[in-house]
Amino acid sequence: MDMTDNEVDLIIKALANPVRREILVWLKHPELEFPSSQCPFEHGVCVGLINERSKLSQSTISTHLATLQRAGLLESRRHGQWIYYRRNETVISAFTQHMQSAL
Amino acid sequence: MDMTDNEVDLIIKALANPVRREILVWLKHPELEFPSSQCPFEHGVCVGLINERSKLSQSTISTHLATLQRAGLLESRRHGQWIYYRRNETVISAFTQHMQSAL
DNA sequence: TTTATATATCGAAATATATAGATATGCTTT
DNA sequence: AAAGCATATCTATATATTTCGATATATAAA
Repeated sequence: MDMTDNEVDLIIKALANPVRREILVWLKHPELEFPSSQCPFEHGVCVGLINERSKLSQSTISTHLATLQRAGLLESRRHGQWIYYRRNETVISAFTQHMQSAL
Repeated sequence: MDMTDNEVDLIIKALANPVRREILVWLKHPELEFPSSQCPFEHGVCVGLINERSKLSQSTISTHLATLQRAGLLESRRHGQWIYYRRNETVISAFTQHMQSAL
């Protein structure tokens, strides 16, 4: 799978922020990173949990999640009242492979 | 070779700019990218050539090169009047491998 | 249908980044 | 020593990003 310059640009800019990188890493192993939660993680992690862990405001985290999603690194699903975010592993590994060969 | 959070942060921020990414790619194959030049490329490409190709001001390019160098992605050597920049392949591939495993 | 909860969006302030022109520094040539 | 060329640094301005509080929206519960 190859990527356009614009897709690469969005992804790198999304990654150029330590909070967003941290979120991506947390979502790699939700069971370990959010042990307090009762929710199953099939569909990802809801915003509230990520927000709690971050110590930033709700609106700030929501903005960061939107940035990661626009870049394609995360995807979201509403389930009732909650919106669950999870990594898009296809895009993530397409990106790391692109960097390997194109950089 | 593993990298600290701070090193990763400097590198990703350096890459989060299309001009700097372009410079890095140009320096991958100097003979092809700077065919007009008489200079040998063992030690890299001098600032003037990169500047010409970029269509940005000399000071802007110098700043971008300094950013890439601080991140460790480029290294420089003065040779007489000129300063030659070249890729630091060790750091570049340490970074892409880090991304592969840590992201 | 009101109230509560979860998340997104808006508007503003603070901070960071990109760019350029002017000037400084370091070689080289005369 | 002076003049010229290559590059870096300084200063200012324009633009982008980060963050927050306030408000809007969507679902759920009473």
